[in-house]
Amino acid sequence: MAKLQKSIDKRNALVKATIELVNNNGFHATPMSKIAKMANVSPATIYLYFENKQDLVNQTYIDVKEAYTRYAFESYNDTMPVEAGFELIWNRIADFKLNECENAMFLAQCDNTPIIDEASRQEGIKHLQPLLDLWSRGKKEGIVKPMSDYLLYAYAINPLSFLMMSQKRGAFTLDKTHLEEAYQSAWNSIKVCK
Amino acid sequence: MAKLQKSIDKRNALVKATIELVNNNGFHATPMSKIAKMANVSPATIYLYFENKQDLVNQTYIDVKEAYTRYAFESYNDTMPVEAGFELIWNRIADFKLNECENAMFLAQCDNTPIIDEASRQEGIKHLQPLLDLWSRGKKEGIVKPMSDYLLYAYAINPLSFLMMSQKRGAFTLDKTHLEEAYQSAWNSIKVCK
DNA sequence: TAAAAAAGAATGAACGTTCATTTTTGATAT
DNA sequence: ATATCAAAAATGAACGTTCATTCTTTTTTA
Repeated sequence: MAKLQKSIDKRNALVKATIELVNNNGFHATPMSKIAKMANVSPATIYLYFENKQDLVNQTYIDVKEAYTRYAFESYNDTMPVEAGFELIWNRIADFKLNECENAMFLAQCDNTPIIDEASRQEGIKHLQPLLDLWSRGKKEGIVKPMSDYLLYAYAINPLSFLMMSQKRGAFTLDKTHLEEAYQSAWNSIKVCK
Repeated sequence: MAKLQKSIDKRNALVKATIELVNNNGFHATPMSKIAKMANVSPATIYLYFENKQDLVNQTYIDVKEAYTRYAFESYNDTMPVEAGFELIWNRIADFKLNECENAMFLAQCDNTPIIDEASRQEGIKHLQPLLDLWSRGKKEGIVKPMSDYLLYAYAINPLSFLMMSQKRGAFTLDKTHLEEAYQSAWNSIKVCK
């Protein structure tokens, strides 16, 4: 009898190539043939691992979204005080956007275009729950403004995406000072002012 | 002799169709033939108004970016006090993102993908100068934090893009209360805390 | 009436996907 | 250990379609 498993390395190489090519050329200028070439694989092989191009990009999105949230919550646990917990998560997310900016750019592109299926989008959003729980706790304790989670995310987290894109375009460079200022702005925008 | 001008209406119809189709289907699934059909024009006619597809999307981007800044600064003038001026501009931008969300969505997509030429991107950024001047004045007066303009934009303005996209996806609805909270968060994140 | 504007059909290239074939794999028999 | 073998994995070429763009002809304009 023959073996049963396809190479996980090959799958990951395809996902990685997709990220790199879509980042640099956009989805519309990323043919399967180029993805195959970059992953050192025949175009036909892609269809052993993915149903079609849409499935490939959906799965890539979910992969990256999972990597993002895994990174964000790595050393967090829900017994930490609210402010310390937020600072920890915020810094992890900032690190991710700056150090793994290939991944972060891909998410920014997917989150602002219709290239991802709605179902995959929903799937990707799930893993953010610990942050929403933290905010819920912060609201109960009167530390975090009693606002919609969308508003909290928009002001506390999303600006990092804009800064990452600006930096990637070479417009400016985020140094340590900028990052401290950014954290203060993030916290100021969601904390209850006394 | 014959007339000298091509129909500006036809050009605008093409730009409008481009925005609508790219918003709904993405650039990769927006063929010239569909754009032509939506604008009630032959595909060949597009090439009387635009060099090629790239030129069409570049010009569309610049058109929309100009509409955005024209709207933002309509009733602003640089003799206004800093805080009042900021509040005015912020509210205009919020209005634009909510009422002209076809335009705003298109910008969000362009600003996070490589579908626009770098030259057109630079062109589009120019018209934001009045806001940067206002901030510069605010910094001199000790009202606005002495931060990079990128950080100020990231926290004061960009969150509105995220909120607009979330609303467009049907995830939640921005009402008047949300908007007031959003303004407070924006102002808190860039004002000097006393 | 002559030139500009517009049109529809045509063109050639590029794309996603499939097909027919070859290569690799690892359990089994020797 | 080694040879065998059938199924899985991988491939390059091929297919049918779609696309951006151009060509030729018709219509509109002043």
